[in-house]
Amino acid sequence: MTQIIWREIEEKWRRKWEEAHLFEADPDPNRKKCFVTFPYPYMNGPLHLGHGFTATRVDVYARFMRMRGYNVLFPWAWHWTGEPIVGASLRIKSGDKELIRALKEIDSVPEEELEKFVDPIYMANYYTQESREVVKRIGFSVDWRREFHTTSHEPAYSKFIEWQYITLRDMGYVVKGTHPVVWCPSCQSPTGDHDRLVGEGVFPEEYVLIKFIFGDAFLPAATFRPETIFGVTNMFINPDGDYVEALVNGEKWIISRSAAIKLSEQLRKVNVLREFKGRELIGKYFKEPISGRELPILPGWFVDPDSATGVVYSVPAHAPADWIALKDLMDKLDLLREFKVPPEVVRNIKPISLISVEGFGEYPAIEIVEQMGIKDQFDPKLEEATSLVYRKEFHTGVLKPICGKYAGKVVKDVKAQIIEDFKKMGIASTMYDLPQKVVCRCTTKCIVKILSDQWFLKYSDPEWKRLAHEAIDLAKVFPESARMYFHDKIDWLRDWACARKTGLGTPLPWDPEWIIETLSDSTIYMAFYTIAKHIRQYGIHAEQLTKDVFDYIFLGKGDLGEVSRRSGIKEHILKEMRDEFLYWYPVDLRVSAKELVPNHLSFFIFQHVALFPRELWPRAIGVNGMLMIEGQKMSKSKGNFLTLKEAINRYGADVTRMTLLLGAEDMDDPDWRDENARSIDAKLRSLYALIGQISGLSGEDEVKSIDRWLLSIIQERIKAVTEAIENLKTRTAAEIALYEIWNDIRWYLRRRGSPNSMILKEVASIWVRLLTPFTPFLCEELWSILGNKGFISVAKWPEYDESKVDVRSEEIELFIKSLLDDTMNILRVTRLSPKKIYYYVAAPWKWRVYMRLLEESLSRRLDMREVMKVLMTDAELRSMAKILAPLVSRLIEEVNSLPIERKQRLLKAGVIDEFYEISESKEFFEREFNATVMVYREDDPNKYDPRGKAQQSKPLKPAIYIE
RNA sequence: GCGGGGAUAGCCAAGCCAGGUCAAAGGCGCAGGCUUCAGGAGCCUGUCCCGUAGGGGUUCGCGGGUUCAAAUCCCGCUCCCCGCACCA
Repeated sequence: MTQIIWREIEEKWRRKWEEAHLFEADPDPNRKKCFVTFPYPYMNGPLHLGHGFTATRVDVYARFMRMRGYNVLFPWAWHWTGEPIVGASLRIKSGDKELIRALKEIDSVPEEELEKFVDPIYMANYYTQESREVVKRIGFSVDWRREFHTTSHEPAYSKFIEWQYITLRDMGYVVKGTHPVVWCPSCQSPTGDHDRLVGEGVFPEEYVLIKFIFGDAFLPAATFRPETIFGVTNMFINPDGDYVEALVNGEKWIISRSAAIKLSEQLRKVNVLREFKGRELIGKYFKEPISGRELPILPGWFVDPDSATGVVYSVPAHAPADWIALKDLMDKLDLLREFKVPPEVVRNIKPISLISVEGFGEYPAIEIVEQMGIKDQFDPKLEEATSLVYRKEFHTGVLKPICGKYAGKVVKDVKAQIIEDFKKMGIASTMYDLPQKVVCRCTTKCIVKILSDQWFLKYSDPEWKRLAHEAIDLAKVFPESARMYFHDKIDWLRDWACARKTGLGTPLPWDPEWIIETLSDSTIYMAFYTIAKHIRQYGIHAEQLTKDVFDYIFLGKGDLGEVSRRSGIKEHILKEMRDEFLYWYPVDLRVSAKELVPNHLSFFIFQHVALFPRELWPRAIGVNGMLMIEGQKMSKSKGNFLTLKEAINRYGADVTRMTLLLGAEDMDDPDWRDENARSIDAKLRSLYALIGQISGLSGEDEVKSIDRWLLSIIQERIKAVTEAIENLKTRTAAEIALYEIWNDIRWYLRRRGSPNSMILKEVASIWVRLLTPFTPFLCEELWSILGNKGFISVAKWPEYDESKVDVRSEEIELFIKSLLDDTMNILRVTRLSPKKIYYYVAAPWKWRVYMRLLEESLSRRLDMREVMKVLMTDAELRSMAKILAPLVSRLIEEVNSLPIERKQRLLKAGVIDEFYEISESKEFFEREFNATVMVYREDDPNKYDPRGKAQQSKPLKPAIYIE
């Protein structure tokens, strides 16, 4: 039964909205527009609660703005571009059990559908259909006439993307270049983090190769510390490693066999002349290229031929590993004999110190090895020692005189210069390699490949960055703290490889073997929404959407007649499209999760500033946290994946929306808890019952202070909810609209006994409208229960009415409430069951003092002496100076600690006739305490006051006596 | 490593930018009472410690400081989360 009610209500109103075409928005010059967007979801799976959270925030804003009279457009589309859909499809074809199980169990894909997923387009289509239904069910106020999906399977969209990229290339923002990637030699494609069995988060690092001279060949030794060349003492080669002599771009290099393969993937022409074991080199001498010193090659099994060139030079003064290796060799005479290396060659090697660094002496490497007690080459602490010395020397190390022109410089300041110089001198080169092992999902070990002929979006361009920064400065950013994040990411972005060889998408128009990559084809598509309607409505063919046409529509370029003639699209249609684009653009709000800031949202900014004039740049960006499920990050593998569909099935749309919204705002991560959803379900049911009761009320039309209080307080709520949504503080807004107002009404009903039905209905009408953006289906139902015609979705948003704000009534209510609390507190502490409760309200002169103090305290901090001086000017008060002093002293303390706003409110409320107010509320107090309540004035000579309590009374704090 | 966000009572979570109404909103949970034929419903009360008169004490990651006054401002420290590129 519980489920049925929500579903019935939701389906009913959804149908009515659709029949009325309520959310279809067309340009209307008489109304201000508001264009909100949600990043189209990727269709390799169903929508989940995370999508639901972000999109609900968009919908709340859309619904709010619509009720405020804006012409609101909230369109929707689907993202198909990229690898994963194709990848999943292939895995299904190959019978990937785990994936198939996940699709069946989590996505609830029926068996007969699953079979057809071997076609990626079928799969994308399936999820699109599914998701569209879910988007409708959750009540997003979408104009579906503008729906589309991406890729070449939506030719009109493809034409749009082609236009975008041709335009960007003409502007010089798309350029050709090279780029190192982690590469699987077997799959012949880049291996992204998600495609790896081993080595997540590992990316290519650039090594410097120092070309040591070895006869007519070079021994290119790999290092991150080229400056240490000044301290080289020898070289290490793995005697058992496979090495080659190869022509590398015409030079003879001696490197490991795998290095030869790697280099051939890094834009070098590699021709292997012969292969041999490393031991062949041991005991021979090479020449260091700067000063020509002759140095020995020694055996080192720690040298990994699979790492970089497999050639390592030794700097024992500064590299702990080198020092350890040398020390090892010194003791191993047999070994040296085997390689025919005279022991004195090793013994005579003296570390050469080239960096002075605070905290260490001549030979940091030797010191740290001793300090950390590192025993041999295989000690795991060796790595830590290496990185410690490296960091310390890099940041604070100063090069010694031995380093020639670099002497006296801090390492980190000259490193780049050294590399550049060495390259110029022809003694250094570079290569990429992976610092750790990476294995592709296909089980092949990955290498680094330099892709050539890559197309890049030139996000490194300083002028482009400057404009992007400017766009962020001009936009509203919710929350404000995300603004810095954007600036930071804009600075950090480098050129972006914007085309791929595989996956779905739109081919690069001038180089169609490349497909425009997924993040790059989704940056300005909001513009496409504005014309997607016309393309469908007028049956415009993709071929008609030429560059001229888009130039005209989006940039206002070209001659209308000419463009029309050439494209075959009628002039009035082109004009209409141009006008519609200009009407809706710019985007007024785009919202996404914070994980998209460094990529999608920044790209969105970059591309807008490149293509559109300032007045069409995005107006506001909202960023939110990532959804957690029961305190855990949502993931299919953890089994805590909740689809939006499943949530709606379980709780209904309104409960789902409200639960999501109450979860979090700003950049905090909302946490979906089943317990919360259930409690909100109960809350909304009881709201339904309460509004039903209110709608049936009649009679009682006297307007009391408590009625004015309710009307007043609801104004504050209107204001707070309105401001919160304006700033996308959706949690705050929902919290006030649901709970705070509820509490207000509860207090009102409790206080009022028999409510004023007119006023309560008025407030209910406001309340339901304030809730509409959050729980639209239920509110439509309540709206009609309250006797309204038409949709609440387009009803007028309640407006803050200052004339109804009644500070005095609010202060009176605070007074009553605190009297209630005080009395209750006494009863609790004394454990009395009261028969009679006596209140004694403060005498008029006390009030006079109080008001005077409040006034005085507006401008300064009160001080006893001054205050008394002021008060003594009052004749009546002067006569009672003795009793005055202790009261004033207490009041000063009280008043001084009041914030200025409160003081102003109290002054505005003025003297409150406490006797009257308590008498008015006598019934209420008697009901609450189940006792007789008597109220006296402090100065009433006939009062009943057996304990002499009356004199304790202070303004707003009557004395209390209970018996 | 670089960058961003955090740490508040049993839990979740406001407040901090603009210092005082803060023992600290709201929700959940828990306890007691009321209402109800019943109820994963509603209403009331309590939920840091002490208290037979509305009061007092000790709290807002840790340690200092500024101030008449600090959860809020300043300095230092510890810990946690998130992102880091060819991937949507």
